[in-house]
Amino acid sequence: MTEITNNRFEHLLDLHHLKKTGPRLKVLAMMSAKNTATSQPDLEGLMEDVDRVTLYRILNVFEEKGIIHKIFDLNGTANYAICTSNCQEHLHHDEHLHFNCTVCNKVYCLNDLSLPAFNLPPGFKADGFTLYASGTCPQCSKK
Amino acid sequence: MTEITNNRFEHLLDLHHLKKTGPRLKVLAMMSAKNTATSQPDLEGLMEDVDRVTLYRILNVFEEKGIIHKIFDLNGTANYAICTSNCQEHLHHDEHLHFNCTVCNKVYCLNDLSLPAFNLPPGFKADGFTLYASGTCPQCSKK
DNA sequence: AAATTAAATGCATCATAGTTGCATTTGTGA
DNA sequence: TCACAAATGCAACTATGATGCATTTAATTT
Ligand SMILES: [Mn+2]
Ligand SMILES: [Mn+2]
Ligand SMILES: [Zn+2]
Ligand SMILES: [Zn+2]
Repeated sequence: MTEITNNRFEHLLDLHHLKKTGPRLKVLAMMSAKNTATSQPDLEGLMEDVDRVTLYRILNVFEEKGIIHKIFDLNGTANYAICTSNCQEHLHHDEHLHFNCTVCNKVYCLNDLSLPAFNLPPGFKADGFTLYASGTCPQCSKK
Repeated sequence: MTEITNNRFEHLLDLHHLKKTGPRLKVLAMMSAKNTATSQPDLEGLMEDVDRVTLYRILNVFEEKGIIHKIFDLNGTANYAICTSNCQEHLHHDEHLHFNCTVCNKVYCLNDLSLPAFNLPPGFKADGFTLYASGTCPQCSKK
């Protein structure tokens, strides 16, 4: 983790009027170090020194502010990923494909893959979409 | 619940080599009486006389056999719906839209709405898809 | 119809995810 | 450096889900 990256996170916390604390910066560092979403159990393991409750509160406030978004995998486990952009308080735009590998269980945010258009039956008014795919990821396909 | 409907469920259990028991028939009756998916907590409330563990085991075996499928709502709560067709042991085809109302929290299986085509990045091999939408359902829109 | 047996249920117990209240600590702005 | 709101830690609690084992029951066989 570079100095510049760390500054970016401090700036991000400033933007949302959140105090720049050790646990919060660590959560952001852990999540940004990977190219997949991080599960709550994994995160809890990585944050040994931090209280479980504190972690839950950090994840909740980050999600509310639009810093991270939450994805449930095939087992219903909560996974978190840093939002790329355009997300604000109580208004997420994570309308991209979420790929859940059935071998390694990783969740990929495929941000570049925007959703194809489709129409809803009468009466339904949608304000958010997510497309899920399950299968084998590149790493697991190779073996 | 008609005699014919009940016979249909008994036949369904026969098909999958499952014993026709009270709790199992009751689960099927409860789920088929609604036009939306049923959450595990709701189901637990409806099945007062049946042990919690028995309910979990019924839901698991029904899902394995392809009788029902599991949908996690926006809160990560498990919801279950009877499969329409084409589902078999360990191979579900619930590749339709799941609409989660943010007001009443109901989950609708919009079976008729099949997914538009799209392509995955190289290396990803998908074998299952689900499209989620959240917003306001017809009932909740009216008010 | 009675006996047999594998399958299903119930009960006790445990594990993990997530929440709430409250005391203590700490970051930040004055 | 002081004051205070914000954040953390700790204890306790709820809910979801799983596992082991004894008991019951549906379905088959005699
Ligand atoms: Mn995502
Ligand atoms: Mn469905
Ligand atoms: Zn994988
Ligand atoms: Zn609704």
